[in-house]
Amino acid sequence: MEELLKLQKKIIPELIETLEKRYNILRNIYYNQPIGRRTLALKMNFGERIIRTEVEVLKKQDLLEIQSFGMYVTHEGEIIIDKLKDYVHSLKDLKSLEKKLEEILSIKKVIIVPGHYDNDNLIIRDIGKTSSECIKSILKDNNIIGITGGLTMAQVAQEMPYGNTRNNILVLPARGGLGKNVESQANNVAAKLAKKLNGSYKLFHVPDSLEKKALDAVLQIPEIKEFKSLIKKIDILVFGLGRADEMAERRKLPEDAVKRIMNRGAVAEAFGYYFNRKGEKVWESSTVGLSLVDLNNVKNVIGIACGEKKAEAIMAIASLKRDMILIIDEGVSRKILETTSE
Amino acid sequence: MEELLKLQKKIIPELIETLEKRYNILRNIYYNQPIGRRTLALKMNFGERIIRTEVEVLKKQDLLEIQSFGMYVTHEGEIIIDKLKDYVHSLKDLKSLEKKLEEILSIKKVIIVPGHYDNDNLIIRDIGKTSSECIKSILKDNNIIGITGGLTMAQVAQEMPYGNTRNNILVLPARGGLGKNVESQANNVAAKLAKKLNGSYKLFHVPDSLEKKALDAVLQIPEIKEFKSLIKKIDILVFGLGRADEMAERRKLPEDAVKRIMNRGAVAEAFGYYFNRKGEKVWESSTVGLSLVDLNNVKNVIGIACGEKKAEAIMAIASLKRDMILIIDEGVSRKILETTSE
DNA sequence: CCATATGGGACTTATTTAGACCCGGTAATA
DNA sequence: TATTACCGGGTCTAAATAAGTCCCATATGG
Repeated sequence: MEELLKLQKKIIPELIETLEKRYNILRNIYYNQPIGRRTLALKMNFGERIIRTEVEVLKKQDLLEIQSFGMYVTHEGEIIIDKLKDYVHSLKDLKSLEKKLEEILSIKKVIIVPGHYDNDNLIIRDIGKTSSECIKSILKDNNIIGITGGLTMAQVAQEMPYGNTRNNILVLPARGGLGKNVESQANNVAAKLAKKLNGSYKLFHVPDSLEKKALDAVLQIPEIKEFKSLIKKIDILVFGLGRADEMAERRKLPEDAVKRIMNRGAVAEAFGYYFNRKGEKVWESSTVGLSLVDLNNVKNVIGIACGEKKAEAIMAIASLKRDMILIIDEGVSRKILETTSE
Repeated sequence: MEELLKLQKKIIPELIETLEKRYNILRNIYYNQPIGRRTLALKMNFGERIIRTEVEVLKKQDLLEIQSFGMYVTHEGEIIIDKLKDYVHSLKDLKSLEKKLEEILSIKKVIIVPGHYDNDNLIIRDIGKTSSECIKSILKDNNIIGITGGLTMAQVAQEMPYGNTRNNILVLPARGGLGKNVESQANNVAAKLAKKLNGSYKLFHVPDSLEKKALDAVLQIPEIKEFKSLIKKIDILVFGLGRADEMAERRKLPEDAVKRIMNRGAVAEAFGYYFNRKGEKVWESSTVGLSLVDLNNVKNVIGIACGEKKAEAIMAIASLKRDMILIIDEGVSRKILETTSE
């Protein structure tokens, strides 16, 4: 199959572009149906007319239908979307891109999801789906999963299919809650994921940023102690990867703390730690949860991120744990390649 | 792979057209190189400009080079041509077309060579190559091959690669010489094929149309008798398939004989016999060679034809021997489908 | 040296594609 | 009930692309 694609690319170089364009349009309709031309054009940053011509082709191919209330994907179209997803990866030769990044970042495995998150926010769904498949593939009976919060993690739980084959799965939030959106708090994500996996979960009701005294006190609570010991047994850690500046702001840290963190060259954040470009810890949230020492003992670490602006953060985190699996979108992966080759 | 092609065809319907166009241009350049734009345009029945644009693409892809003395295909281009050949068959879904024709014609096997002979005479080369591969695939040690004359058969011998793995092959002309072109006479074809197969051959010096008396006399010659007995042992018969009217004319039969043949509804000719639409013999050349009775005893019969005008003849001959292999071009195969579905 | 075929350039004309509207309908909403 | 926002479809115009046509300097082979 790979060979056929190479042949086609040679003799019809414009193929990939067209295919991707149509695929994206079809996908966008599917995820937003029913939707009209103009709204779609606006959402995809295309001209109205260009949407129109492409839609006409897709309609003629019976991949979508047009009615007075909008366009929607036919059953055949759904199948095409699903199957095409697997091929788009090959078509774009993302496998070789993955290999390159694994080398550059000195990381065990990089999984690239086709598409540019910055242009198409729907990509986060694919990232969620791919991540959930990745988790399922390494999940074993009696495993403990640790997961952080964030929109991306919420999406991972969202896309995880029901009906699991593994028994006795326990899901823990890797750290306390965060952010305004209840849905994307680590607790909720963990609960949702556990439900999907037909497993159990434990919640973790400790605010993110505590004063030292309070923290020490909290650590004495038996339940928290038990939690800490459970966290040390995590088999699979799934975490979202953030920019230091954004996370500091989102956590609503005091202004002077933010300044201090940034002055120390922080670029990346993950499970409460802030790192500089070299992946060195420059700050640590005073909270209860997974520690850097614990991290080293986790067998399966899966870092997930999307968006070009995360490039620097990804590069920093990569040096943190060499045998991690990194799941990112195509856009940021190309960005990383670009910045490192300069 | 089949699935990928289906997907692509669904979402990029224009793909096949473009691919075929470029492939054909590349092929035509290859077979005529070095060649110029205008000559090629003339040969392919395209506008000069259209050739130009396509050639520009192919050049950009390093599939061909352009120099002052003309265009020629690069090494990479050659590889592409060769590999693409296999895919074009799948791309056009000729396999299902073959199956359909096998049903319609009630024949064991139909092999369709992509392309339209009437538009592109180079197709005869592909037919030759495909046929030679077919022959090689069923050829065994000590086999006797019978082959008729004609341009197509000459091409079969031409495209047969040197260096055979089988031993002690004998090639016989299925009948006497025919036509003005020495190259394409059955004798020469047999000799050439034998050489390619590293085997031996026997020639057959009897004119095509003899009077009855002369014929009887000839049949008494020991060499001819031996020949007749050898012909009965043919393992593989390869024959070209012709229109009755054309063959009668080419054989320079007397006018009244032609009239009589045609009046009896003759539409097809093969190895000296003329058949009506139902495949019934309506005339027989008075010559020495393979008989209809002999035909029934041949294990492997390969009929080869190309060009839309052969459609009727092919349909007639098909009913002659159900377990034959038919090798035809895409053009005539679609024509047959068309006429039978009316 | 000449006849012929070559690619490249340049111009005009067709064709396709994209942009920018408007229109009548519809469905939810105020 | 009036309104508003969005829907597909129609249509005109501008832009871009593709195609047709001719010319020219040149290389090649007789």
